[in-house]
Amino acid sequence: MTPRKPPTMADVARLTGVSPMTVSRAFKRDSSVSDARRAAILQAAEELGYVFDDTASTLRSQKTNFVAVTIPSLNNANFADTLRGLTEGLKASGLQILLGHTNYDITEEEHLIEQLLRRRPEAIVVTGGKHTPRARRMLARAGIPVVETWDLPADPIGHVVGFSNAAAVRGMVDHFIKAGLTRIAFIGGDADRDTRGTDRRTGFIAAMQAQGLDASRLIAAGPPPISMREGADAMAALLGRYPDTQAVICVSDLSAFGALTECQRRGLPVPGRIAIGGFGNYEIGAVSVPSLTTIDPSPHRIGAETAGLILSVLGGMPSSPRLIEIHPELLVRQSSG
Amino acid sequence: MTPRKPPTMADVARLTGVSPMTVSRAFKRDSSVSDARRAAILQAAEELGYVFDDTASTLRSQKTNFVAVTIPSLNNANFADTLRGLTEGLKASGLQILLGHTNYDITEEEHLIEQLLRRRPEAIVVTGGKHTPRARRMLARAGIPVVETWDLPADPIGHVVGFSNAAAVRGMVDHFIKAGLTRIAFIGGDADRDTRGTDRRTGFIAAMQAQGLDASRLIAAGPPPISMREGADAMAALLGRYPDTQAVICVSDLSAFGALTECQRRGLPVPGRIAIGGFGNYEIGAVSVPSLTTIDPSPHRIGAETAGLILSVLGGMPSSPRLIEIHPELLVRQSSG
DNA sequence: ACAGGCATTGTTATCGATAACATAAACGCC
DNA sequence: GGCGTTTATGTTATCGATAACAATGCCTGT
Repeated sequence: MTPRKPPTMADVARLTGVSPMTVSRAFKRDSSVSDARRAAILQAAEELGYVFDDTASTLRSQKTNFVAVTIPSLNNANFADTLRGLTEGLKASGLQILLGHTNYDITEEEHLIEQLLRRRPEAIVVTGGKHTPRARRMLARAGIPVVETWDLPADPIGHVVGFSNAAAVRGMVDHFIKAGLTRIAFIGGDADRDTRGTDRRTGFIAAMQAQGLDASRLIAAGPPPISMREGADAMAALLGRYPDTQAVICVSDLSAFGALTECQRRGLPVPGRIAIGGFGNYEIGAVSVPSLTTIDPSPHRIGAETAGLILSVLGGMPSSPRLIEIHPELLVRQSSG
Repeated sequence: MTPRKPPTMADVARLTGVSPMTVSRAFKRDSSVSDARRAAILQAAEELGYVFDDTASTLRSQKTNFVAVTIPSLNNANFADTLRGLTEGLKASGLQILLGHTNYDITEEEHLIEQLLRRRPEAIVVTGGKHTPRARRMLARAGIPVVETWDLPADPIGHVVGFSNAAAVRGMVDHFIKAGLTRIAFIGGDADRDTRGTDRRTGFIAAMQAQGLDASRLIAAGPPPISMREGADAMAALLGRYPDTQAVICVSDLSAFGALTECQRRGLPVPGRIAIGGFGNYEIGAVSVPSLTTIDPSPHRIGAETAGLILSVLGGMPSSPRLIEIHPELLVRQSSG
C-alpha cells in the first residue's frame, strides 16, 4: 500500500556508508565481507525494508537458480509425491522449483512451456512423453536439460525418468488370470487427452490378447482427471453391458474406488462377485473397505531420480541423454481376492 | 543441449533489418508495427529459436504481471479449487500465478513469502490468517495488495476473503443436536500447525458449551494434512475412550472417511450406531457409501472473489482494506441420518 | 499546396544487481 | 624489514528489453 518505490541496494549502501558492491556481497553466503560490515548492512536493509531483487540479479548473473516443472494436475497425490521427491532432491543445491499445471492438455502444456522458458530455467521437467510439435521444438532448442517423466516415450527429447504403463497393467492382468478370472474389463483411458490412461488401456488389450482372452470389455470414462463419480458411472455402465464380468481394472485408484462404491450400492460383494484393481497406490485404496489392489509407480522415486539426474547433468558432465526406468510394483490387497 | 548462448532481440533485429525497439514492439499486442514487419520479425524469431526474455523485460518495465500465491498443500482439492477460481478470474487480465506451498508450516511460509517477494509480484495471496511476525512485516511493507484467504483474521494485514471456521462447525453441531444426538465428539485440530483445524475445534467446544453439553470428547489426529488413515486411527481411539459416542465431527472429509471405514471394519452402522460429519465437501464424501454430511466452504468462490478483488485494487482504486466474508453451507447427507 | 495529425520506426538512457578488474590494507615468512 | 599473498573493498561496464523522446513519411481537409 506504500506508494513510494522500494529501496534498492544503492539505498542500503548509502545508509551503511559502503559501496553497492559490498552490499551485494553481504547478501551472498561465501563472499568475503567482514562480519561487522555484514551485520551493519543486514541491519540497514532490515530498517529500510529492503527486499532483494531477484530479477536484476538474474539478468546480470544469468543464473535463475530454478527448475521448471509441468504437471497435469495440482490436485493429485501422485504428482504431488513426485514433486516432493524433486524438491527434496534439489533442496541442497539451492535450486527452486517453478511449477505449472496443464490440465492434462498438451496445448495448454505448450503455452505453459513457453511461459516457463521465458524465465530461463536451468532445466525443465515435464510430465508425460507426448507433446505438441512446437512444444517439442521449444524444448529441444532450449539449450537446457530436459527430463520427461512418468512415461517411456518412443522418441525422447532428452532424458527420461519413467516407467511402462502398459507393462504395469499387464502384471495386473496376469494376476487376475492366475486367480482364475478371465472375463476382465478395463475402465478409463479412452479420451485422447489422457495419454498415460490410453497407454494403460492399450497395455490391457495387448495383455489380454496375449493370453487369448477377449479384450473388448472397455468402458471409457471421459477426459482426465477421472473422478470417483465417473468410476462409479463406468461401473454401472459395465454391469449393464457385460453383466458376467468377473474383474475390472481401473485407470486409477480414484475411479476404482468409485467403481467399488457402485458395487456397494448394488449389494455386489467385492471381490466375491467382482474383483477390482486400481492404479497409483493412492491413500484411498489402502484405507477403503475392502482395500484396493493397485500398482505403485513410485512417484516419489521418480522425483528423486529426476533431481539426481538434473544435478549430475548441471554439475558439468555433458552426458548423453539418460534413461532411468522405474519398475512399478503390484500391490495385492482385498479387492482382488 | 546447444552450448551457444541464446539469441536476443538484437539478433532478431539484425536478421530482420530493423531496430531492436521494433522487435520489442512486434512482441506486444497493441503496439504499432506494420503487419508485414511483424510477420517478418516473428518468422525471424522462429528461425533463430528466439525466446522472449521475461527477466529483462521485467527489470526495465517494472511489471512482472504475476500474482504470488501461497497454499498449505498442493495435493488438496479445496486449495486446488481456490486456485482454479483465481486463475480463471485473472486470466483475462494477463496476470499469471506464481505458486508456492508451505506444508502447513508458518515458518516455511515465511521463507516462501520472502522468496516470492524477491520476484516483485503485483499482489500476493496467502492462505490463512496466522503468520510469523517477520512474515507479517514483510507483507505489510511490500507495497502491494495483500489478500488473506480461508480465514477471518482478527488483525488482517490487508484484504480478506474468508469465512469463519468456528461458525461453520457450530452449524453442524446444531444439526446433530436437532437430530437428538448429544454425545458428540470432535476429531482433529489439536496440532499447533493446523490453525484452521484448531479454529474448527474451538468452534466445536464453544458450540457445545453454548448448548450446555459436554465438550470434552476431543481426539487429536496429528499435524496436517490429516490423512484418511489418521481419521481411522482417531475413530478407533474415540471408540475406545468414549464408547457411547453418538456422533463425531471430523476436521475434514478425508479424516471423516477414514473414521467411516473404521466403523465399517467393526461392523458399526453409520449413521445408525454413530453419525459422522466432515468438512470441505471433497468428492470422497459425495461418493462414499454412506455419503458424508459435510460443510462446503466454496473454495472456488474464494478464488474467484480474490481475483476480482485484486483486479479492482490493481485497477486503480486505492480502496481501504476490504473484507469479503463467505458463508459456508451445511450439506446434509446419509452419514448423519 | 500546405499545416496539422497519425502511423510507423529509430535513438538514447535506464531498470538493479554483479562479473571482472583494480586497489588498498593486513598478514605471513625468511 | 621487505616482499609476495591473502583479505576486504571500490570502480566500471554490462545483462536484455523498453520507456521516453525524436524523427520520418503519409494522409486528410480546406
